[in-house]
Amino acid sequence: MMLYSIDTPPRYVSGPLHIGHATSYSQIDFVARYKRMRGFDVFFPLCVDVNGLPIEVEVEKRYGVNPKEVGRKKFNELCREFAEQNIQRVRDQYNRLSISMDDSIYYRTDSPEYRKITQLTFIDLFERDLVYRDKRPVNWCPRCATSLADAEVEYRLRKSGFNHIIFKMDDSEVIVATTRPELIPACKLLAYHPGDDRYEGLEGKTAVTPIGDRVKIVEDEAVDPDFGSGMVMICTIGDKEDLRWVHKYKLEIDRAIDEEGKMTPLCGKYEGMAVEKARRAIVEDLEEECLIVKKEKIDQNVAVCWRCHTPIEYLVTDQWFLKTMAFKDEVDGIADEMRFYPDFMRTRLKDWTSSLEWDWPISRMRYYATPIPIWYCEDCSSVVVAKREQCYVDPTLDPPPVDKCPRCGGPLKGSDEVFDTWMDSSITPLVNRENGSNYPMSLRPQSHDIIRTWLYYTALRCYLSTGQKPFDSVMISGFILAPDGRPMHASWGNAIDPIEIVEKYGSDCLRYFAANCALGMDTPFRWNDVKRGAKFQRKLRNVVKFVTIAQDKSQNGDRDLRPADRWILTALSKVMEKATSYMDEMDFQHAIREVEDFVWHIFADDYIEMAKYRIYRGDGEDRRETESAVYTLARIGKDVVKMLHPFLPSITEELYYQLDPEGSIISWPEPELRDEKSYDGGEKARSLISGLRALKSSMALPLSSELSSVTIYAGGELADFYDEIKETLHIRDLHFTDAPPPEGAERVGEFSVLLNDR
RNA sequence: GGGCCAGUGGUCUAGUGGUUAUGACGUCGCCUUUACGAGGCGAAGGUCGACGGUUCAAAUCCGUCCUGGCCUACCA
Repeated sequence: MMLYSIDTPPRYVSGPLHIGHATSYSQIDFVARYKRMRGFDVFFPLCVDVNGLPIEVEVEKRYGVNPKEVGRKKFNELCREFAEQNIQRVRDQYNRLSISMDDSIYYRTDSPEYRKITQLTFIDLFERDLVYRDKRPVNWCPRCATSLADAEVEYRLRKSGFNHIIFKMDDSEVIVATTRPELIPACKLLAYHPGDDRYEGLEGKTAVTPIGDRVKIVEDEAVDPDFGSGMVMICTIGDKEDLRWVHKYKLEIDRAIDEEGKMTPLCGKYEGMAVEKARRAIVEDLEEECLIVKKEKIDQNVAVCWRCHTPIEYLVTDQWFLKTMAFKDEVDGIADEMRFYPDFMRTRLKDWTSSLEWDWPISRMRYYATPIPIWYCEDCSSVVVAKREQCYVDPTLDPPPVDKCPRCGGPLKGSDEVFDTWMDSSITPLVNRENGSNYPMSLRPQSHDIIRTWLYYTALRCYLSTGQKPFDSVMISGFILAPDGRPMHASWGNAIDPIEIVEKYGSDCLRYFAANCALGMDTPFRWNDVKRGAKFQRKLRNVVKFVTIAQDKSQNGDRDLRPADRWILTALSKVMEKATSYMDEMDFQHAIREVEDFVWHIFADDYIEMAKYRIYRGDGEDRRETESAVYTLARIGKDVVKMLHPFLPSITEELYYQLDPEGSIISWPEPELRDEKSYDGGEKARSLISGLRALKSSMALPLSSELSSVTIYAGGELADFYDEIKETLHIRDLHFTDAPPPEGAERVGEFSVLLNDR
């Protein structure tokens, strides 16, 4: 059997599922169920992610513990316990949403089996020289006391104080505007734009910072003469632009701020102060000395930690890096090899890849994550990597592969660093391969916010491991916003719990909403769609009830299809073809709409009405015609229920059983017949009949009332549907004629009709 | 600043060159049809964001702009 593999997003279990998760997992489930019906063996693992900062931060908050105080081991136990509670809850929620993940394929990212694979891939990269350890500037969160990758940095708009400060020169002074006066102790240079005539001739001269350091003045194109005073102080290191200057002017890096966000001894009397406090203190001092000529507030996008929103610093530290810059073209090529649903999401990945400027720092100074399988020599700092057969290994607990440093014989100490959790998350296709998946996997479903992380890192890591793309297709779901169009927040009171919907309307109605959300788009939650789902289910239930009533009238099954039957069966074939191709394109919205419209407005409104006379008439009439109607009703009932099954699994299973207790819903239906002639006739008959029903309605006649005589000016065109027209509209005498319609004939669709008894 | 997506009746929505622009919700009117009154039938309601262009023909293609969302970058 062909395998269709889905790289289930391992749910991060820091809390319960919200409606956005419920929606996107429903959409994944549509694919899984559809592919099973198409005969694929579907690989759809149940999995959860637990590694990393969010759970650590939650545990710190909830238990009021500090990992440094309680120790690594105890802290990790607390994290594991906390995760455990949430895993159970999330599994229950999956069940209540009818998500058909296979719990015989289960993984969690903190298991030794999973982490072992992370470590093995690292050892491989280490041996191939694709990772390296270096002292260089990285994003640093002072609160979490760890390095961060660019992908873990967010920006927040903030009002910042902008201080115009006097720097004295031998016989004059210059004004420097800065938002970060606390970095003055690390000031290395002043710079102005070459064309700025206010500062002409200052190049090469020296100014004195307010704390007494002498710094050189240079000209630099990158300075914006219109911003601030046009004179910039270059510190080591305030932001990314500083980094470029550090590189350009080969500046020696001073550290004004340490790993915990406190000022270093370099800062003299400010040593030990937190950054913000030091900033206020130095501004006060400078004001006292009358060195501040102007203070203003400006809007500033401040880089913050994605998890705790603390402003990040750029610190020079020893970190492990993965050589990502060398593989930008390869990842770009992989983006082109994968199909994207919707296609424009490919651009997001390519834009991100091409915008990268640094290698990926993969080491973190945290706890609840995969340990880096490395020991360092305490004497010469040599690196000893774990042997493959040792993994999973925790160097803070387990012995190194060799007793002492192979180079100098010094003692070895296990690294207490862990990996960026994306090192774990980015190998899900490799882990799935271990669990029976094919590779490349068929589908990666995920949301658009983690294209720069999960998708990018997976493409990169899997390429480095296999030389191939990780997926054939990528399906990107959007976010679900509150009904008011804003993101849902408990504190705004606009959050909707998916379980609330399930309890009120059932999981199928929530899934009906999910089916109507376009991929890649953010959709406000719509109660209307849920209610519409409930109405549609009611309709479906009643349609099936009618079909089963008809089935009860069946005797020998001996049949002779009328043109009306051939018309609706042909219409069904067309619907099937469309629905199938929509499903293949992951276009759930159109697929369900196609089937829904057919069920409601063609099958129920028209065919069932046309077939009723054959179902309800007495035994003396043509049995074979009645059997044909029963057959057709049952065939269409079963097939539409099947086509709706990926979306509405609960009700369709129940209804299918009523229609076909011996059969099974598990196969996707195939077209039975195509008869274009009957189809065209049927379409004409149905528009005529519904037009005449509307006409009766507009004359305030009950639909069951009898019309004594009706003439239709259509010649033989509708002859095949004579009985349907006569019986459905309760016409005693029906005539077709080629004659031109007289004055007073009603126009019904493309035909003229004369109601003779009016 | 760059990129992507979107802008259609009161609200939401379908619709990538061709008759009177789709449907849902809401509103109003009518109807006990042996599946369904939590239904059926019908009505009102739209300068398809703005302007310009291409075309016999534009909601649809092109250009410019406006508005909103997301991504990305970022001025010390």
